[in-house]
Amino acid sequence: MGRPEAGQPPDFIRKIINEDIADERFGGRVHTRFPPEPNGYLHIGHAKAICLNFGLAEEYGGRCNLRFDDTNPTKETSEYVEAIKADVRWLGFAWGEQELYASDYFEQLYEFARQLVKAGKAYVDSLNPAEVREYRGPWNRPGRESPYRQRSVAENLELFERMRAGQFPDGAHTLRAKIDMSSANMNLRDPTLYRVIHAPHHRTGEKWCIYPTYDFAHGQCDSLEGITHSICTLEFENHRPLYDWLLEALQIHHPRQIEFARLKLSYTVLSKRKLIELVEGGYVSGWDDPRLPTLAGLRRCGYPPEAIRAFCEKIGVSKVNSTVELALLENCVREELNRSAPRVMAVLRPLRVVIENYPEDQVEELEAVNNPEDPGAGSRKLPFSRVLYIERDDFLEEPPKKFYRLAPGREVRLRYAYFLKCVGVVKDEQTGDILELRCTYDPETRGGYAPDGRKVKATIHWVSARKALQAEVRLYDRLFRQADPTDVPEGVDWKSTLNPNSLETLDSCRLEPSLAQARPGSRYQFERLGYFAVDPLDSAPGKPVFNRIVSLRDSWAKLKQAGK
RNA sequence: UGGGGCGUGGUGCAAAGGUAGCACACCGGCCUUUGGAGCCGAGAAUGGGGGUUCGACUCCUCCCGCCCCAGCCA
Repeated sequence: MGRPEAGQPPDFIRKIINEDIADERFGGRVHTRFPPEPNGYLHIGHAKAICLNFGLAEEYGGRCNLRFDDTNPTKETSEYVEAIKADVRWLGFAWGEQELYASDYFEQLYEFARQLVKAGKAYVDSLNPAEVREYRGPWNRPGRESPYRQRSVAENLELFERMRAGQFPDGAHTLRAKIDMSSANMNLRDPTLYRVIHAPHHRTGEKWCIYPTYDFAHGQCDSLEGITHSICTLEFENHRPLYDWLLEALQIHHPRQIEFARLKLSYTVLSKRKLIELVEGGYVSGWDDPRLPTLAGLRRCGYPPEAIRAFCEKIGVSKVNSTVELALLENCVREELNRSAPRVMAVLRPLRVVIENYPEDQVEELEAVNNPEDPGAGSRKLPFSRVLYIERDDFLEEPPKKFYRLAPGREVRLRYAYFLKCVGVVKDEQTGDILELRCTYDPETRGGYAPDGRKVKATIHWVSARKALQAEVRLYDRLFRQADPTDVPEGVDWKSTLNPNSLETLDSCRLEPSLAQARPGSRYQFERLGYFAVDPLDSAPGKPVFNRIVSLRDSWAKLKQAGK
């Protein structure tokens, strides 16, 4: 029980559930929910919660509801609802026949509130927000009771009804639970249950002008849906006594709340506020900017959902506030794509190569393996001709000791093609820039094998100039320069840690011709470079634009770095 | 300052009185028609002090540090 197939030890949540099942606490049932507020886009931190809740339901043969927490009409829109649904679906989860909304329960919630009033456990307060704060008091001193706290049940009932009827302006009255103004837990100092908000709601329209607070709605919605395990983040631990109190006062089904630490990821930000700041401030192109940790951004960039799910499995779940290294996410992506992505040849920064001893008009087709990790992926033909493009980085006029790619007089292998030797360098007389390489090839090495057993230190990628597809490729890098973008001196804007080089657009890349047919969203490994995906928005038929998802591990780059 | 929560290698997660383990990262080696992948290996941790015990990450106690709470946000 508790992901036996994962071969992982159960985390603290699964241990609790295992105990509950053993104790028949909920008749052996497991019913979770993912309760987003439709006021923003989902990010990879939400993915952790989604994978947890839906994953639990799958493992234990239970169910997981998708319920939108839409209790604040001033912030929520159906546009966000649709975006969230798309993200959850993309991750690979289904929530059954219908999606649920807290607003579905407004009438029931109102009735619950009336019950509390009748029981003398809630009252209509008429203090303004500043006064409420004043009466609530500080942590280390008890608060004071509102002068309206002793209103009669009849008066409370009438006032509450009139609040609903729209007879009061915003903020004039609230409904508060009557608990304990001297509690050490601030959440029990008569928390607000209802407030007046004259604003249209994305689903209920003009029907209501009073709305339940999250604290009043959330627990009761879970109860109404028969949720057994209400999994939420650490900051709600302080609220649990309030939720317990409400459920107890109402005498209704009492789910078990379990709190876990939300995800933090290095080199990025996951707070809704900061994400909005980046989007609205124009620091990125939108919610789906491939540099953003939003699910929309990751999807657009080309991240496979399987990799995100694997990541969520690997990070585990606990109550410790912690930051996961971006490298782990990248590792999950590489692991998934190494298995599944077809390999292709692409030259990002082309350097022209002329093979002097290769016949002018000859074109050959050479066999290339599609994925060495997957024999079933088959192979394809690559056109080869006299003029080629290779990567500029693969040639150095004066190679340092550990560099074993192409250099004057040196021989390397062109992947799946021939051995190639550099016999000359053509430069711009003015600038000294290298314009092209003059080379010779060995016809005996077709396919890349030397019959004489001669060895070569490097194999490099290439694209036939004549048949190449020219394309734009976007190189994305981490959005911030430091692991914790918010770690800035007092008074310094955290956005000053943005990485100015997080996007590099290359527009004269040369790709093997088969890529003209690449479908939007499809993922490839550009051999020796990294994993890339066809941008779903900016690509046109026959004219793909590629986004770099993640680079390949690059031990040469590491060496170079270390040498400096 | 009151309440709640949390401290295990660089990072994340295990070990519920019995040899502190796994993954990522890092370092070294092997292999290689991707300087990829794969394989092998090394280094590296229980916040601190007392106590209980044959034995403590685990139990007790004191201390230290970090996070959350004074919205009519969620």
